[in-house]
Amino acid sequence: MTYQTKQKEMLLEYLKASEGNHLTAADVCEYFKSQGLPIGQSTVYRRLESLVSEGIIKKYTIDNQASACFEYVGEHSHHEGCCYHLKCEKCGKLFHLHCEEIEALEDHIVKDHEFTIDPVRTVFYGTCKDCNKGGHSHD
Amino acid sequence: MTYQTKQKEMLLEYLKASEGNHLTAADVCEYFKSQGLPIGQSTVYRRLESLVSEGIIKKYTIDNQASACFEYVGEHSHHEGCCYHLKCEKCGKLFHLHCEEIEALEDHIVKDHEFTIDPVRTVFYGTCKDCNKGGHSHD
DNA sequence: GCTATAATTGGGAACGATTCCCAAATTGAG
DNA sequence: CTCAATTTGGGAATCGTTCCCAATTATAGC
Repeated sequence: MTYQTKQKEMLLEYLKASEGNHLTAADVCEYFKSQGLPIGQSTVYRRLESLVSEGIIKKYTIDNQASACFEYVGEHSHHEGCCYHLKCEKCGKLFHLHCEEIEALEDHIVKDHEFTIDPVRTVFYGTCKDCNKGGHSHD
Repeated sequence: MTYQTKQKEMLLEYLKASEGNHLTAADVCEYFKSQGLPIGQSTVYRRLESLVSEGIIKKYTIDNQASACFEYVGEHSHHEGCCYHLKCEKCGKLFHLHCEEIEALEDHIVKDHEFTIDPVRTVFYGTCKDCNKGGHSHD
């Protein structure tokens, strides 16, 4: 059996309100601390993980050994085919990618390489428009 | 000025001999320890990073918060367009991917999304043929 | 409303990969 | 051979995350 707690409720509410953002576990902890309603980090990690397995949020492991990001997708999970991410290695910005071409590649890989891609986990690293222009790194 | 040391030499030799493998920093440390020729881990990390920036090895950040992998590509760097990786989330196997379709996608993303992909850093996560068949996880 | 018990919480220790610090060792130019 | 510059390596530190476990809380049944 599963019990309803303040923490679960607050966390879900916050995530929902942050729809469209990428939050790390640390972001979440800080937020509640700043509100004077701290939630233990164990709990934050635990809840985040279970929301992921319930499909209510998505977990993106954007950078190696940097913190994972969580993104609210909703309890309804309307458009399942959530998008890929492009991560600029120079400025660190994150872009969303959904287009026919990537779907075509997915199909090709399934058919010809017999490998099913998981868009949620897959991130393309590279250099974005702005950083390509300037050529300078703004880490 | 840069000094030539035993450690640099041994490391490069080992990496060269391991061409085709994916080695972690820990693998490298263990190897030298097992040979009775331990190299401090600071040195291993340091050398690995500089070989990466010299382009002699490639660094793959396969799993989030798991160790990075290094792969020898040679001092000549013959075929620059080294391939992408497919990583099976179930069995953990790593596959290489190079085909026209992925290059087509690269082109599309450069042209239409104005983002230059870095193949070395980009890993597709998903499920491989065998794991798709069985349906069971072998973590 | 009270109790018992099962689930949840949270603090801190543990962990694994990596980075940092710095004194000791090594390199190579002169 | 000497000496300055570079490199090494051990251990502490860091960062994200997981684990452990005692204290707290939620809910079903009374």
